[in-house]
Amino acid sequence: MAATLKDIAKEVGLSVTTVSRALNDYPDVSPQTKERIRQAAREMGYHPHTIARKLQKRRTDTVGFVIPTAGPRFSDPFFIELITGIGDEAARQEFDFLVSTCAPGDQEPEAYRRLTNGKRVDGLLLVRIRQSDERISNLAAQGTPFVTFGRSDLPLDYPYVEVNSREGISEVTQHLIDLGHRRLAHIAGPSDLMFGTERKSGFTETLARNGISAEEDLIATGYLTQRSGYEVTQPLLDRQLRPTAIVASNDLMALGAMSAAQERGLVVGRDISISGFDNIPPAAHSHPPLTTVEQPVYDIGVTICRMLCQTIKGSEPVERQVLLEPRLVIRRSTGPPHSEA
Amino acid sequence: MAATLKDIAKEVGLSVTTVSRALNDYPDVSPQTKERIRQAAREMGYHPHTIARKLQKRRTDTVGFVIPTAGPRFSDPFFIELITGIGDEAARQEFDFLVSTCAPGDQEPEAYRRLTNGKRVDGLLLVRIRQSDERISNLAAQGTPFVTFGRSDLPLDYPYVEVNSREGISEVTQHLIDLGHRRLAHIAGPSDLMFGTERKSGFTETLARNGISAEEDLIATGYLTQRSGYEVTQPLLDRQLRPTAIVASNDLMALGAMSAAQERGLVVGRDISISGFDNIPPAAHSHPPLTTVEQPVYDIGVTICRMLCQTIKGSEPVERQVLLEPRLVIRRSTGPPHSEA
DNA sequence: CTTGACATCCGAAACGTTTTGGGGTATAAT
DNA sequence: ATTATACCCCAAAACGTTTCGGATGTCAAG
Repeated sequence: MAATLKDIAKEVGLSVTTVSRALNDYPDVSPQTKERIRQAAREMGYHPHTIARKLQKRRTDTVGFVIPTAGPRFSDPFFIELITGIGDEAARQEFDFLVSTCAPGDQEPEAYRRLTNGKRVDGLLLVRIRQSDERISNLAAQGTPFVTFGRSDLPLDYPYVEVNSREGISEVTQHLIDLGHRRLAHIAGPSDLMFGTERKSGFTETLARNGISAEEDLIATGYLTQRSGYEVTQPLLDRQLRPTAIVASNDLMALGAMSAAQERGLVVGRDISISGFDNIPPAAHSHPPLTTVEQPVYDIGVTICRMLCQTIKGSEPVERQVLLEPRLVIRRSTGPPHSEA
Repeated sequence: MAATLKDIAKEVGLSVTTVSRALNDYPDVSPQTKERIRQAAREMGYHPHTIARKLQKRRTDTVGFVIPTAGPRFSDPFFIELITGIGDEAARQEFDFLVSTCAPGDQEPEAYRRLTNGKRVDGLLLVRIRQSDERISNLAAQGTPFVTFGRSDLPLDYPYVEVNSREGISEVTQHLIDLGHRRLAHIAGPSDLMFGTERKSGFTETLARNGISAEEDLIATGYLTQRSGYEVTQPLLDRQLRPTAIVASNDLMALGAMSAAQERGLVVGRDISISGFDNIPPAAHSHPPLTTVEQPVYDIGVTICRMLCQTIKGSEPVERQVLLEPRLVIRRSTGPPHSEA
C-alpha cells in the first residue's frame, strides 16, 4: 500500500495541509518541520499520486500524439526519430506523453476525440498536415491547445514548426539541373498532404525557372512508403525516354525508386540520379548513399513538444511560428547524366 | 466548460448517483429515466472525466512503455512496428498508452520509476531483455504487472512472449551451410542482451553440429544499428581469408554489412552472402533483398499488450508464456559461395 | 392489514491531492 | 499593556467520479 499524505500526516502528527505544503516547499512551513516531514516521506517511500494531483489541478500535464500508422507493417523511421524528440522534451518538461495509433481516414476524428474528450491530454501534436485540415479546425474550435509540424492553408493563427519544403526541393532540383539533367521526374507525396503539393510545386517551379517544361507524365504520386516508391517508379522507367533523374518527395520513396532502378541493372548515380527528402538514417547507408534534403527531425520533435508545453503552461512567452531552412545533403546517388548505350 | 455528472443531475432533477448509474447501465434505474438521462447527457455533450474516474477506480487503465532510444538519431523500424501493434491493441482494450524515451543505462531505472511511482500506469511492457535484468526483478519486487518480449534468465514466473531466436539463427545458418559455405562470420548483438547471446550460441552450435569450427575472430559484436553493422564488418572483410557468409543478429546490422561489402565492390549474394534477423520492411527492399528470419513484430506488440491488459484487469485467464517460431525468409542476399578470382 | 419482495432512487463517503481563508502564538514595536 | 507583525499551522472545500448501504413506494401474497 503506497503511502499518502494522510499517512505521513498521521505519522508526524501534523495536518495533511501542512504536509502537502511542506513537500511543495511553501514558505509558510518552518524549516524544521519541513525537514521532519521530508524525512518521514522518504522513509515511508512516499510518491505523490499523479492522478489525484491531475484531478485537483485540472491539468493533466500530458501531451498527446496520434501516429498516422498506415497499416500493421508501418515502419517509417521518420516517426521514431520524431517520437524520440517529443519524448525526450516531454520528460524534461515533466509532461507525460500519450500516444495513440490510427490510420488517416474515417477513424481518425474518433481517435482524436478520445484523447481530448475525456481530458486525457492537455494538448496535441499534429503532423502530416492536410489542406484545410479538419483536425486543426476542430481543435481550434474546441479550444484544445495544439502545435503542428507543417502549416495548413487555414486562415487560423496557431503555433507551428515549418520546414521550407518548397525551398528544399528547389535546391535539390537545381542541383540536378546544374549537373546537366534536363529530363527530371518527380515522385510526389499524396496530394491531400500540404507538403506533398508544396514539394511538387517546388519541383515544377524550379524546372520552369530553368526553362524546362514539366511533362505531366513524369510526375508520379506515391504513398510515402518504400514499396510505393518502388511501384510508381516502374512506369517511369518503362518510358521510351527514361528520365535521367528522379526527385522523390521523401527518402523512403527514393529508396524504393532505387530498388526499382537497380533491379533493371541501372547504376544509381551514374545511369540515373535519385534524390530524397528527410535524410533518415538509412539514407546514409543505402548503396549508393542517397542525396537528400535534411530535416532536423529530432529537433522538430523537441521543438513542437516544447512549444506545446509552453502553450499549456501559459506562463512563458511562446514561440509561435518557427521556420526552419532545410539543408541539401549531396551523396552519391546523384551525378551527371550518362550518355546512354 | 465541460458538463459533469452534477450538471446533468441538476438538469434532469435527479441525483448524481442515479445519473452515474444510468450512464453505466446499472439495472436499478428505470428504462425511462435512463433514456431521459442519456438524452440530456448527449445534449449537454457530456464525456466522463477519465482522470476522476481513474482516481476513484484506483486503476489508470494505462500501459507504459519505455522506448530504448539510443541517441537522437535513433530510428529502428522494429520499434515503430512494435508500437503500432501495442497502440492498436491498447485502443481495442480501451487502455491508454504512455510512452517514455530513455537510453539504456544509468537513467533507465529512473525512467521506469517515474512511470510506476506516481501510479501513472498500471503495468509496463519490456523489450530488449538483458541477463538477470534488473527491470524485471524490480518490477516483480514492487508488484507492478509487466509483460516482456523475450525471456530473461531470472528464475521468476512472469508472462512473456518469446521468439525462438536460437532456432531462427540455426535455420539461417544451416541454410548457408547447405549452400556450401564453410567460413561463416557472425555479427552478434551486445552480449548483455539475452537475444544477443542466444543468437550467438545458435550460430556456434549450428557450426559445431556441422563439424565446422567457429573461429573466434569471425565473431564480431555490434550495437544493433546500421552504422554499427557497417563498422564491425570492415575487419571481417579485411581478413586474408574473408568469410564467404555473414550471419547478422538483426536486419539493421545486416544492411550495414551489405553497405560495407558493396563499398568494396563485392556483389552480395554472389561474392558474399549476408543474412539478417527480424524481417523489417526495408529488408525486402534492399538491393539485393535480404535473406532473414521473420519475427511477427506487429503481432508481438499486439500480444504483449493484450497479455498485459488481461493481467491488469485480472479477469480473463491470462496466457502466460507464448512461444513463437520464427520463419526463414530466403531472398537474394544469400547464395552459394563463389570461387574467388 | 401485514409482510415481503421488488423496483427505483439517493446521501454520503471515498479516491489523494491542492487551495482558500483563516487561527493561534510568539516576538517586536508603540 | 496594547497593538502590530511575522510565523507556523490547520479545517474544510474542491476536483468528478463510483460505490455502499439504505430509503421510499408499490404491489402481490398471506
